[in-house]
Amino acid sequence: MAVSVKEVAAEAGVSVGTVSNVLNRPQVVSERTVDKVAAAIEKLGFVRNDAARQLRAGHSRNFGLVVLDARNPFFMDVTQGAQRRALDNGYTVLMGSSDSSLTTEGQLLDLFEEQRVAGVLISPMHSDLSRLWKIRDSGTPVVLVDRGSGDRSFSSVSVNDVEGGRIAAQHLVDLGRKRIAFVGGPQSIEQVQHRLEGAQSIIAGTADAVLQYLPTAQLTVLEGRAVGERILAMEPEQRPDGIFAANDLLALGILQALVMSGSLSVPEDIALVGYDNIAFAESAVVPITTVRQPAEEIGRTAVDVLLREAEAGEDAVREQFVFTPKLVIRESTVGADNAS
Amino acid sequence: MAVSVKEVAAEAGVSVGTVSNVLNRPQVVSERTVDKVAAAIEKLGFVRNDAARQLRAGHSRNFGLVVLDARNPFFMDVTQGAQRRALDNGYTVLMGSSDSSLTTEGQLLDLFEEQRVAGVLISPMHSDLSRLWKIRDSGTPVVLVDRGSGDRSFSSVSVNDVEGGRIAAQHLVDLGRKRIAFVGGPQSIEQVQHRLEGAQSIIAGTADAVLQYLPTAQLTVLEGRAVGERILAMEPEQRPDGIFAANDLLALGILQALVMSGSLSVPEDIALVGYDNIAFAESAVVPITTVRQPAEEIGRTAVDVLLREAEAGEDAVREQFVFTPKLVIRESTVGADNAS
DNA sequence: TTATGAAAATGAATCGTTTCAATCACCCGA
DNA sequence: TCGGGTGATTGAAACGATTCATTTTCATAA
Repeated sequence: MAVSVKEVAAEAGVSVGTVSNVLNRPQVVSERTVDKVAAAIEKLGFVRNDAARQLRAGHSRNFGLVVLDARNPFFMDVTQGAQRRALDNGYTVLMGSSDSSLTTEGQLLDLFEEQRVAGVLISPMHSDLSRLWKIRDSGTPVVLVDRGSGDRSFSSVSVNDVEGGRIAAQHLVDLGRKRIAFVGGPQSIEQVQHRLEGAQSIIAGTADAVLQYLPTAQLTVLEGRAVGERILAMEPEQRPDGIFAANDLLALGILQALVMSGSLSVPEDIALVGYDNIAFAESAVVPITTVRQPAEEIGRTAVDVLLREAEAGEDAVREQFVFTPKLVIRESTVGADNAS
Repeated sequence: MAVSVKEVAAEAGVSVGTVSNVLNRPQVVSERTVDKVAAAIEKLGFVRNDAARQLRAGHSRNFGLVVLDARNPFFMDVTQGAQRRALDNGYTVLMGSSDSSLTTEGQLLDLFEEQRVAGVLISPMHSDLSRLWKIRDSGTPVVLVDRGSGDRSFSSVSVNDVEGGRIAAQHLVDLGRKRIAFVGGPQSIEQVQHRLEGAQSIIAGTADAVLQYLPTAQLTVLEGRAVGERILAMEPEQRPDGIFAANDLLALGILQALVMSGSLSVPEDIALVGYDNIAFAESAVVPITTVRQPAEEIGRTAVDVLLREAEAGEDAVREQFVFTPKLVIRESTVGADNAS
């Protein structure tokens, strides 16, 4: 059914080698022949078989990208940035979501290995990078996304999460909040861990401020809503007056629960800070103060690094990019009244 | 660098054919041999080369999915549903976003053809399906997603958009709104066109109700905000008192502009209805009334249909699934006061 | 002991593209 | 007219997994 170079060659009255040359290095082929072959391709509707091409090349022109949660707009933005930059260099990006599951993460990596991707971009779950070591040893470059590589053994493009945690906590403290809650989890996700650490460091250095940790199983709106319910059910004297959520989805969920109840108001009773600055944080019931990460730029940069590593091969230099997060202040901490 | 079946065969002391059998039909191989081969695979870290496998098979085990906008949570949900169902059947889904550009849509289809995908799922831009005909003629099944196939020449999984438009407009009319605005575009997107038609049919049948069309170039939050500005700038007497936005992103943007201005309130001055029921519609400044589409189910069903077509080959039966949309009423039309 | 058949294992051919050493065509200067 | 050189073209080998017709092995019945 499918047309192959062989048939194109027959139609154009040339050899298969020539057809291949027309496809890949037209400058070495005479103009007349290029035209003949182009006509044959057009006539027969020939489409290159990428599998055969890859087989010969030994690897594909796809990068594999593993994100923690495809439904989180933050990761969609990262993906978008990566996709575009890759496309500009003749590569495509296969995106998979690990959904914070180690098993799924492994399956995706299996898949990418079978597909012989030209490189792996991954926002890994935890600190055991042995699987990634193996992949790189087999010749496939790996770049960590949204997560630093402690020992610099991998290239990475990340944001300083500890600093992000500090910024958020400091902001709450500056507003005079004393009973701060950190919402997020699982702790096995390093980003969450670091944001918590940052917050802890600020609270520890602040007189009579206390930090309580409200763990969640995932970083979703639904989990956020559940935490909101839990907060509503607390005794007033132990209820937090400032909440730092590990991402905007959680913050959105918490906000929803609080607002729907009608008994607690944001930011008067509870000030709320999120993380990521997804587009929807701005259009929330109460626009959410958040810590901005340059999502698209992270994606773009990660692909750039990967391209360089792929280019360099064996003796590639590891690069560490660390962006600095920025606080975006909105009504969920400062209130519309105070703001204007 | 990479280990091939040949080396595994040597290590295990068997032939390559046997290794392949162990991989694909272990039941025809003696248990002892299976163990030997498994040990060799483990020892050498062998990973199947999918390109070679595909080359032989003539097609891959990937489906290609083209959505209109990867950043729209609605399509992410569709993708998620498709991804999961595909994975359960041993397939994977390559997702690409056409970003409402015909050129990009074409590029993605080129890519999918080169990759010899086992099937195409597409939310096509316009009604010229000739490209899709060609793809199907070459033996690759095609299923339209979120869009019916007028003449039933393609299988499709969609939602009745005309009905959705009717529901939304009827709701606004029932609330006593007379000057209705439809926001959305480009009209080349059939879904938008149909929703508009539905709204028109209701308005046409309602005494002294008028419909004005506010076109947009895309269905994004940003465009929505621009429309919001435009509405704010209108003379009060020609300003709409009810808005039907072609999707929730637009609605969110419009809402943002109106609320930020502080001069017009929702729903008192303007009632607002969106479309899709994305998760963020519920957590908006004013929770948005919207028309729900069963996103994940659409994705799942589409893959089911594709699997059946792929199975059946030539003489596949075309299937048309049309879901019925449902109105989800929230404060953007009914107001918190009236609601409780 | 030998014949018989089932089970297991083999290995060559195949998929479609790319690469590269070898060949061919052609022009120019001697 | 011939040799040398350049540019264009050729065709066979290679990539790695799968398939299938063939061969080998082995247990059992005669």
